Amino acid sequence: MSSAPSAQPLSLERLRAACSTCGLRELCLPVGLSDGELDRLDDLIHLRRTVKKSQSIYRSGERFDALYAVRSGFFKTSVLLEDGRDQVTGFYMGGELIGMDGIGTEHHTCDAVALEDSEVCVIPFARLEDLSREVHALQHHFHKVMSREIVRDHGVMMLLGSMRAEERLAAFLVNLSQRFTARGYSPSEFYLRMTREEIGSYLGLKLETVSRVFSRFQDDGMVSVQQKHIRIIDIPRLKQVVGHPSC
Amino acid sequence: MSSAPSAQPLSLERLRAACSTCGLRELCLPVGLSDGELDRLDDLIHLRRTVKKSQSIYRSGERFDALYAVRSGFFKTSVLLEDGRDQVTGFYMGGELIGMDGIGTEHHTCDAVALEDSEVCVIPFARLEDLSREVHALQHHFHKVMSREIVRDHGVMMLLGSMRAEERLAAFLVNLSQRFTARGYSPSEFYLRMTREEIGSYLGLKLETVSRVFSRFQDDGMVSVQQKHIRIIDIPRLKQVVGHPSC
DNA sequence: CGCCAACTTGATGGCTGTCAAGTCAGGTGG
DNA sequence: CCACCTGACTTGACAGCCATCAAGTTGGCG
Repeated sequence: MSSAPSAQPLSLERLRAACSTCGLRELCLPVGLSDGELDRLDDLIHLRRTVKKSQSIYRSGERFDALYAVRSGFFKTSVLLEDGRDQVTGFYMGGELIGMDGIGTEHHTCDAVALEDSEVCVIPFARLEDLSREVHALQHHFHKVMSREIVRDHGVMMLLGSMRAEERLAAFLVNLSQRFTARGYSPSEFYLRMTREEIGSYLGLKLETVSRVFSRFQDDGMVSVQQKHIRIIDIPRLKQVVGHPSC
Repeated sequence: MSSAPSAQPLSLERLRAACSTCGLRELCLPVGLSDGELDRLDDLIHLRRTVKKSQSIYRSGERFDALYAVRSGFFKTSVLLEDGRDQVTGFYMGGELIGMDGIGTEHHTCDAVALEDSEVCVIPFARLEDLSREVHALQHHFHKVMSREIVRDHGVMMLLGSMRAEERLAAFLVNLSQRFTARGYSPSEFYLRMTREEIGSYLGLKLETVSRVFSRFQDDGMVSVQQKHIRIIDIPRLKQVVGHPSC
């Protein structure tokens, strides 16, 4: 099951995945590495995998042995409760790392699903640990990435635990805007890759509520919403909404 | 501010903090280390710090340079929003690690406050990274600890995002029970170290709601509640509540 | 013994969930 | 090319869970 000889299973492609030539390297794992160190990371990450829309990289319960860096596309991760309810725990775009949930138990604890046709770089975890014992900068940066994931989760907990619907959606949009900006896209105009239901699941709201709040934001002239096409008209005001209980 | 010469500031005591003789070592950082490796960890963790009730180990914004292992006592971590609202992001007991939020930015992003008189072992992070480049088992276990923190946060997100008040409190009690059990205490009888307000903040509920749900559980004969003294009478039923939307 | 924080309990209201109907956009097949 | 179909979204009406406000109770501590 793990050591396929030559025939490749679906959606697994032997593409050279060189970090050294990747446009996302300043956002991804190679941050802070010298050229020589980068070459060593290239030796490790030599596999790319394409994931079609609605396919998964991994499912909850599967054995963990690699992390995945988003090279292109968009992903969600979600956990399932036995009664069918599920909770989206994160959205991931280019340069972000998926799969760290699996390290602790050596099995994945959530599903990672592509929201559009995407590509990920496969990072065999055992080899990453090997290399990061030799390359200090890699070790340190990897720790930072994991730590930031924890801090990000705390932000979501704050959002879920003590914000109202409008604040949640405003915080969500501001966050997306910042992440698109860091990737060279427009801070104010983008397409949502996820459905209202997925946004709602992430924010602890029902899809109808998400839709209603979008409409309210539009009526207030803060954003323009046309299905999945979002244009943020007044970012400062949106940021202001986040810190203000109601009015 | 960081390099106090000989005079010790309050609540900082030069106590030998040997992992090798610590009763919590099977739950804490030394898991999986050989005797020789344990000695090397002892060299690193040679400082213990007492923290009185309601004092903090660190506050949000302070520079990060160490992790803290709970040796005795009980802690909460919480993040603050500018408007004063705060969110408890976690409770920590013996053998658990606090402070990983600070690695990413080299500054702490939350407050870590003692809920009773407590003691922590100070783990200088730079030296932990040094040692874990040499001791594979330490490196791997540390990664597992961080990963589990992420998984734990996902659990809380699930709880906050898609559970009702009764389910949240039931999940909270079951979780506490399991952690007490792992430490050799009774699974069914314990004292809560936190107030109703802190429980509520963690669970995304108001303190009145927490109190009401406790009363309901008591009326149903599932737990016996006397202020902070909790006795769980029917653990299976409590677990059942977690997966069931209402009835 | 008295004070105060923490907790409990009741009454009321509002935010968001639920149910339902309708609209929109994109894709398929005739 | 256009009708049709389906999934995603929007909007309305109503209800329920939990927040809010308020008053009392308990227990610990000086």
